[in-house]
Amino acid sequence: MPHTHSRHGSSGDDLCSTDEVKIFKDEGDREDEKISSENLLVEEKSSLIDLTESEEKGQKIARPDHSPVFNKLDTHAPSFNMGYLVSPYSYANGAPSGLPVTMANKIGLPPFFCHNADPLSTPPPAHCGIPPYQLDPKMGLTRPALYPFAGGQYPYPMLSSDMSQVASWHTPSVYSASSFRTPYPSSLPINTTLASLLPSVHATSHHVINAHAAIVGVSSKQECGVQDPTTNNRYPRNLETKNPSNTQSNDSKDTNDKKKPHIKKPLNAFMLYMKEMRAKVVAECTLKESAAINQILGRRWHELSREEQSKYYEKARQERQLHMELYPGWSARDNYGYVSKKKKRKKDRSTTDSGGNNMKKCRARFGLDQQNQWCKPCRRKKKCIRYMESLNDNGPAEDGSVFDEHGSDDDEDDFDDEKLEGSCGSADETNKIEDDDSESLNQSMPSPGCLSGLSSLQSPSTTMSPLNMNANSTSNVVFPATSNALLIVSSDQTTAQQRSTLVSNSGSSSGSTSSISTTPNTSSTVSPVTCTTGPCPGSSQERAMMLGNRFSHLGMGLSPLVVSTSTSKSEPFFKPHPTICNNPIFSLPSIGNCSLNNSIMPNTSRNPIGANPRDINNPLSINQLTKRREYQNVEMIEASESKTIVAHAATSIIQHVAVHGYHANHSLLNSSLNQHFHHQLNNRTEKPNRSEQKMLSVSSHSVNSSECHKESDSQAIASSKTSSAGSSDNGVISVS
DNA sequence: GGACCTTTGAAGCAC
DNA sequence: GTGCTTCAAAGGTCC
Repeated sequence: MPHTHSRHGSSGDDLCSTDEVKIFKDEGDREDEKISSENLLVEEKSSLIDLTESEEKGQKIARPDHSPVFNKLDTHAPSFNMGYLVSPYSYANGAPSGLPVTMANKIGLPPFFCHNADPLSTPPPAHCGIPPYQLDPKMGLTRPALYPFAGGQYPYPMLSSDMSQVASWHTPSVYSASSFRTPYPSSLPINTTLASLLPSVHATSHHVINAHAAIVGVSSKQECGVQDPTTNNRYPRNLETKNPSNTQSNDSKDTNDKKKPHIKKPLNAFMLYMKEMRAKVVAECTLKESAAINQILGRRWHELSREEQSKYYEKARQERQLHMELYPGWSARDNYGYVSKKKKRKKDRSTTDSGGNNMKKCRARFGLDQQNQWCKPCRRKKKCIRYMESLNDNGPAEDGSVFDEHGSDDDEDDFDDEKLEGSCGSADETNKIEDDDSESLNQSMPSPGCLSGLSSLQSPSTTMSPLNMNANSTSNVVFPATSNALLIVSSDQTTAQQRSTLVSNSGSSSGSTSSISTTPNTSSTVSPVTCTTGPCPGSSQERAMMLGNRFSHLGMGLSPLVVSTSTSKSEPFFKPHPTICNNPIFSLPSIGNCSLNNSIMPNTSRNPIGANPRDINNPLSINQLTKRREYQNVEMIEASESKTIVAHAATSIIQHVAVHGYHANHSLLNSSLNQHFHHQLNNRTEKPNRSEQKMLSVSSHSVNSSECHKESDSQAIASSKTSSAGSSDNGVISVS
């Protein structure tokens, strides 16, 4: 309605937008405009034929073709509207053999039901009386009753051709027509006509009006509890009784006054996708926790091709269109504050926000010396604040420029949170793990009351993070800013062959790291769904991750597992250095082929799988964990920066250059550093200067695997020190 | 019992 | 125009 039309003006821009979402949406908007105009015409004409329709429908209703759907599916029907309205039953035999695959797609069946020649892709004929959506193993049977508006309350509009299609696929999926049977008094021309037009897939003897799931009682959840298993309607009986014969206007108004139906928002593309895919993911991952599943789905969503997504955008567009048609006066604003939880949420969030602000305010107001006057959240995060303060002083800007520099654009908006997250287990804690960890544990365990965002941060997970972060930062030498850093670890600790592979991968392009991580900055890429590319390679990975490999995301372990599954099934892409495997510091359960002794992971046992969404070990926290990991790596690099290591790194590079010569376009020195390195290395080859070595801290860190080598792997250090070209390889590769 | 978690997208609102 | 907020689904978890 208004908003929709108002959006039309921006369609042009949307088309130019790089956001494919908008593109899809825009296309839909234009069609919506067309549909709207068509509907107006149809509505006018419908009034002229209502009586005839109502009479005819009584005779024809038994016909199973439910034309609008199938008519619409019949290739082209430009004049469909009128022709349909006059003669809604276009099928000659009136008995479509079954729902086309496209229909199956549209009715919300999971992909494995819809694609290709799967027998299930062809739902039973409508006359069987089995709603196609029942095919859905999970959602189908539980699918709520759709848009159960009372008979005259939200009459189906005269559907245009497009809308007919919408209704056709919508009916089974969202606008269930299973149980709401309205007599449609002749006094309601539109309704009667609509009733005949409605794709009563169930081919009951009565007209079936689609009850839109968007309408919920005052309490949707309560209504949901009344779901009728026989009809798949979430709001079956009560509304059904509401629909009786004289449904009309007077009742609707009274009903609205007495009990305002809650008209839910139409599902967007992603929601539709989730509805379809949830069951599949649940089956694959044996997960039931929606939050975790949603994470997977969210990543899969991004992995979908443009075309695949466009399907859902189109569906969503149609959803909105139909919703708009059904509830012309409805606005998303109407649902604001629905369930009264708005107030609480708002309160919580205001608390959260105030807490977040207070963290700054407290620090600003009371200063670090008077933390006892800080509010609770601030006290909890005092280290974070402290660290961030020092961090800001040291370089990594609050704006996340460090990450941006490496192309981390997706999570820029999260960086603020990440800062806090990462800082919770950050560098300064490295040197006082026990103290801080325990403290953090004590403080963060009672996450309730915490900000939603911070709650997870402060969840037990965070308490673990120091240790894990130690492992991360020290072991993987992952430079956080870029996924290439993942290669650093590998390059440093793999065989020459593997190293070459890594080099080639890293040298190919920045995107080459996608083999390990689809996107550089989003930890999510590393996470389970990363390997979903392909038939469903990720399922096992996801499952594995969900079932206990979560630690792999906490640091070095993240890429190895993913890589091993995604790139090479036979041989892991990443082989951790024995030092890492044997070093208790690296307290990850498994790294590639390296099976770490779980005994050195004191915290792993305390995290039942998927038990608590707030638990860091829970896959729900993958993003945050990985983000934190990345950030923590930065912190660790900053914090553990040692001149000795730096010097060694610089020496390694210099030696490499000295031995192999320096090439301006050396693949190991990418463009961003070329110029700088060129200048620096020229100077260093002549006279290495340690004072400048800090500039190479990044690579040096990689070379030395940070504190791991420094503190517990003297052998590695020795080898790297003694090695000339070899060590330089390590270092230089890490640079790339 | 209800809020939270988690995801993306749409819509509304404030500035 | 931009940024923030709310809500949509889902079900386990927590208070």
